[in-house]
Amino acid sequence: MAERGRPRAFDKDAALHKAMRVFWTSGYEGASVSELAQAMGINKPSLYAAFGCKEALFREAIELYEKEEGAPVGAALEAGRTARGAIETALRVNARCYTNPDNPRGCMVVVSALAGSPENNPVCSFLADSRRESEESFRRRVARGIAEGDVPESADAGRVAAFYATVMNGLSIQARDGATVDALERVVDSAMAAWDAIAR
Amino acid sequence: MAERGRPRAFDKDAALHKAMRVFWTSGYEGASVSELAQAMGINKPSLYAAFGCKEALFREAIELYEKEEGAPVGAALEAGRTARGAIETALRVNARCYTNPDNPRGCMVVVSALAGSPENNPVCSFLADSRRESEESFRRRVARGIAEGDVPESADAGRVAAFYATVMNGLSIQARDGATVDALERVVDSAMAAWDAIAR
DNA sequence: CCATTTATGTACCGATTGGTACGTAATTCC
DNA sequence: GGAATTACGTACCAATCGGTACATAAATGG
Repeated sequence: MAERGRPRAFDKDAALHKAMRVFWTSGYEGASVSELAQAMGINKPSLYAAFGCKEALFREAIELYEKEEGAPVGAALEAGRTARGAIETALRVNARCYTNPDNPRGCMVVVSALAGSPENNPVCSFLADSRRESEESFRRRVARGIAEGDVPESADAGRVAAFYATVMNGLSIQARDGATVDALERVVDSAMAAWDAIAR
Repeated sequence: MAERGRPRAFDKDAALHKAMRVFWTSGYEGASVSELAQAMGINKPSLYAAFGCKEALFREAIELYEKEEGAPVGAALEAGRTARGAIETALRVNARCYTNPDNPRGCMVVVSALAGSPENNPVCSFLADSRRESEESFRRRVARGIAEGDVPESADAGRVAAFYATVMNGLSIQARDGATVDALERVVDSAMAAWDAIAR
């Protein structure tokens, strides 16, 4: 079962973590392959052998991000006993992630490739897909709330989801602009204070 | 009063408009000087002679953006008879700008350099300053509303501003992700429905 | 021990990056 | 009609971009 050739001399997962942070900090285009390799502690040929190309490395980094930072949000969304509580927790988890002093600021899916040169368009739309999927998961949670009776039947799940997704995305910009956790928490307070006016 | 040497053969303002659109579409790093020059209909030496360097051109482009797309928002903010109405109009003007089919999507100040390579950090923080200034103008408008009596004295102007700035920034992401004008308008509806719960 | 397989570091690839040197064309001042 | 001044297009710069050829090292299978 053991691998055949010479064993890899670096920890691929650890290297991917390093790459994730570089992309998260500098963005897809702002992170050069040389810079990435250096941060990962390997040479470029090792990077290419292990990950294929810059874009593939980025996609793996985003997958890792979604597993480590996104999954807890998804879990909170499922675990919440009401749609309102679930979405509130999701926002608060994100607010803390976006301002965690151990992390680059903001959501990696938002900050790392909002715009880019035409040839990198696939990267931008890949991230856009991911963001739309987040909004869709909000919508599903609200719809479930309607089905379970904790959200009025008359509520428009798509509209509620679009509003909270907008706030969530906005939190990334605020975080990049230096907003503190407390400031983001207050924004979440405000957003949640609107619930009854929106989900009715 | 006439100029001394050979007259410039191109319309500097028209060229700047073209550059603005390229930066708005592709971002600061995603727009190459060659691409910019081509879109502007001039050669690179003319670009450098007229604008100095890439970063200076970008700053002029942002100034132009703020004059043409930002100023109407500022005007709406001043003109509104109440803080609530003023902020609502500001958001709606932005929602239309961000989804205008004649424009690239989203706010240029948000989308064109959220992250970037370390050496372009000045560009990112220049834009962050601009965004913070927008939030500050929201805050001043709410404070004026308190002074004029259309907002309760107990309201926290900074908190109200932070919330609506977050929504406004979030609108840019939604627009980039393909949201329609109507969708953004509904988000603004939701945000404004929260007013009484927030500014109290 | 030897063939096979995979990873490693060095040294390189063509293309593109932001930016310029330079000779020439077009204008104003005197 | 010069001299001075400014803009023009061509052709170029070093540096970096994403990516790779290649010789060598380290492992497994027989």
